[in-house]
Amino acid sequence: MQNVINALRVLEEVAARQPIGVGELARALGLPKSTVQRSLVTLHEAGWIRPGGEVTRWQVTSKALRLARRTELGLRDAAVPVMEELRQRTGETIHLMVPEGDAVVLIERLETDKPLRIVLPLGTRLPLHASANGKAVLAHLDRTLAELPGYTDTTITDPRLLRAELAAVAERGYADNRGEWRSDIAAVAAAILGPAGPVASLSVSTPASRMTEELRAEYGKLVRRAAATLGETLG
Amino acid sequence: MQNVINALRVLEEVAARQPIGVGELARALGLPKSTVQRSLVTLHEAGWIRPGGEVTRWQVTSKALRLARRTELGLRDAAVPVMEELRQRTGETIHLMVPEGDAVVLIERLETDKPLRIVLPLGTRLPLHASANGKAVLAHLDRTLAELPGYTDTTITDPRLLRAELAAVAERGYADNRGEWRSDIAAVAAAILGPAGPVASLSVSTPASRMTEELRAEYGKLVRRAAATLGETLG
DNA sequence: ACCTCCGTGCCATGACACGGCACGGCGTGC
DNA sequence: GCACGCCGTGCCGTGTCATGGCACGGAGGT
Repeated sequence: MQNVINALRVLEEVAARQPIGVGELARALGLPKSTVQRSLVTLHEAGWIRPGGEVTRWQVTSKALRLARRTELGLRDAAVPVMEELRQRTGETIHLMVPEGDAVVLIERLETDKPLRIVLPLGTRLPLHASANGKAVLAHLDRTLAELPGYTDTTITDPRLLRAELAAVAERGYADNRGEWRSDIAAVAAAILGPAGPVASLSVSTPASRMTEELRAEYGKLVRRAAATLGETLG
Repeated sequence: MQNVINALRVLEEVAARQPIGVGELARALGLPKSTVQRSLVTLHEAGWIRPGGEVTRWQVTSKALRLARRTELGLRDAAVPVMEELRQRTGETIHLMVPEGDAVVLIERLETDKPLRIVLPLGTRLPLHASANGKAVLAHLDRTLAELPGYTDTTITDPRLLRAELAAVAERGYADNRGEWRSDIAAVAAAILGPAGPVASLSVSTPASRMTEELRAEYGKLVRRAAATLGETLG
């Protein structure tokens, strides 16, 4: 179904560069203008894009947002109050992430008030083995570990060492990150467990310069309790 | 491009009922199993859905979320801090909505702590003529008013009366809603103006029972200032 | 007046979507 | 044990419709 692939590529390109017209899209995608034009008309009929600004420019509608929101099945709604309490107690940025394939995806965040802060776009994907959220999730999965790319000099790239780390995470109830993805970012995270394993995870992220060992332990306990509360709420 | 339409319908149905299999989808959509099967494989290739839970069940990925987020061009990121301050000052639920066609769409919200609260799902569409956010936006547009369906006994259904109301809104700098969409919901809202007109709006929503005339005026001033701040931030 | 780039529409060709059907696997009822 | 129903999957002949090159009219720019 090549045309579906094309249409979806067009949709993504519109989202990335809106408002945009037929010609520029065709050039960016390397497709004939006619093909792009037909895709645009079809996407419009289906309600995914709309003319915007000038008549011949296109933008995506809120259809994608509604669809994305339906997929979370109330996870976000249940999580936000817990996240707010966690931010109040820590004063730091709180992230809610869900596992997807070989990564964790940022679904929601509450930022710290402090001027120096971590800001990741929603939808950001982080590696399982080099993020606090990823390790919190991994500790509750039984997955073969291979291909562990390094990002900084503290990234754990040896599967045996990672196994040991994950055992410690499971024991402790929360995972931490010591600059393993970006050297100046530290975090602690705990998995939210459903009946069939981890469904998401919560984390407290700070600049490495603010994360002392005492804070790490304190935030660890807080995030562990918050994740447990949320797990019970979800049933 | 019937197959694109079909594939997008399949995608929406998967989002609505995930995790779900081929047969049930085909029945729900009234399409042949083969057609649905092909659409699923294609959507999977394109990275929009993934097998989930059982091997033959499907879920949507975070692709839709990333796409939806890119469409807001940082509006949400700029708005959330302003919304937080607004909630702190009012103690009530704050909504961020954007105009789309003949409706306003809920993009982001911060809820009140109070037990009695308004909860609308993200992506909710409200009518332009019967919501505070809609009227705030309409007051800055020059649109022909027709077809004004009534929702409650306070809904303004007469175009002439609505014209007068919108003039008052433009004068005052904020719009209000006196149970015009749901009789037990009240709100005040102000438009966020870009170079080419309203791009979004902010509102404070409360149960009708809490919204006195004094509060309405106070919240109106606050939301008007917050919207102006945000408009300047966005340039 | 000329040129370029825009968005749009037409059309012959042939690729491929359609959908009926069959198959193997699994759980259930008899 | 056997028959049945439903599951997901894969095959294939038919004919629909996506393809993409091309032409047209309009808007700017030079």
